[in-house]
Amino acid sequence: MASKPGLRERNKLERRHRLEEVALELFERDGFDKTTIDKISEAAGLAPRTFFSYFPTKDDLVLADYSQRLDRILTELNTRPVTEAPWSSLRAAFATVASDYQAQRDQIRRRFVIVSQNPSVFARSLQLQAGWEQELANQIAKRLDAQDCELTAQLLAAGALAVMRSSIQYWVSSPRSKELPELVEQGFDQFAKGLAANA
Amino acid sequence: MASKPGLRERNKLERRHRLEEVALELFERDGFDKTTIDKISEAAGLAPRTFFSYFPTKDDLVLADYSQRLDRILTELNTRPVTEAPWSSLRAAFATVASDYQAQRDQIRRRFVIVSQNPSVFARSLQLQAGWEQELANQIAKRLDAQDCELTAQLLAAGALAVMRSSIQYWVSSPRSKELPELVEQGFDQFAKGLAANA
DNA sequence: CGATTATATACAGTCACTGCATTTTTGCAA
DNA sequence: TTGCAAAAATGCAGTGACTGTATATAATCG
Repeated sequence: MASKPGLRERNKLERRHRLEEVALELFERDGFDKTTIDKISEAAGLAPRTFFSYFPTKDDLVLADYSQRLDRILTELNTRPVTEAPWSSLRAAFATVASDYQAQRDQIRRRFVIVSQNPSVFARSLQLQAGWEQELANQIAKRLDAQDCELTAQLLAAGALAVMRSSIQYWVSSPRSKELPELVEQGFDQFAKGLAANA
Repeated sequence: MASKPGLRERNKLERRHRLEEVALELFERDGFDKTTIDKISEAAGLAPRTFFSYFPTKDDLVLADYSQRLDRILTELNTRPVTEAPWSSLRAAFATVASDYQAQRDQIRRRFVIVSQNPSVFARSLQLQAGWEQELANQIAKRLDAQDCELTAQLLAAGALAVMRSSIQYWVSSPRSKELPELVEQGFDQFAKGLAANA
């Protein structure tokens, strides 16, 4: 019956999701620090040792789908014509991700609360973002292909991520915020026009 | 003989510095991970438990003087007239810090190598920077005082830090880089003119 | 010098995470 | 269906960062 993806693989995915769900509930109920790996594994019906073949660290339970975002951005970036201005390409790429976030608002918010309340998880999320920045910068550098573009590419990537990060934070924590795509768009506009133009 | 600052305080400072120096040497010689707190404390002539009354974590040994930078930036920011455009104030504030860095180039580079080679230290440095961003954003928000300035302030702070971070990285890792203040100035200019203007 | 207080230290413990050896489960073929 | 090899789960024994607490030492002050 098991169609293409064998039983093995399906089991793996199912357990991974179970770990994630169970962990999030425990984190919310008892707090991140008071929830040990032992408790999580037990609640998920697995041996403690097994946890680490699913997630490298406890932090990564909260940031599980983080890496997908980068892939999405990079993919989207590659669909843009090479002739387009880099900042416009970035804007377009981030717009799609912003829509993704907006669509999963509750799920995102849930994780965001845990991330922002827990220093080590927060630090890890920044670290992941730094990795994105690097990959983004590399992609952009290819498009610029002039000399001296290395630092410029880095600045563009850092700027884009700064917009995204600030917007998300505002979006999640301000009860009556605009929708995320709009915030991101505005942010990109402000950076496009130039930060000198601010009030 | 002990002038104003009592013997107690002087001892504390001296031990703190000794821990820092000794640790950096061990990190460079044996690697960060292979250098345990026990080894560091022993090399500094202290009991292992004592280490933690000087530094909260092992990571912080490398990032000891990080927090001073923020104070410097904030102080400098406060000397700027309130009427000045926020981005100009930021540029001025960061310019002075860039000079500080340039003056301590070797020391900075030494630490930077360790930071960039060690994920947990790197993550911690980003976490500290996020704290700065928040404080910077608060300061700027006070100056903007209009409604809806919250997100704008955050964007400005994030932008400034992005310039600083990218510039430092480039400055440290590119052998024939311009001097840091010049890089930072250029970065601020690019953001001021607008990122849409890039090649 | 004695009393007070800050600081250093010793001891015992928790918990994330790792390496390794062993057992169980799954996929596949005879 | 059964037997076999690969993959995955588990158990065990560690390491090392970090914490709470109780005690010893050293600095400050009268």
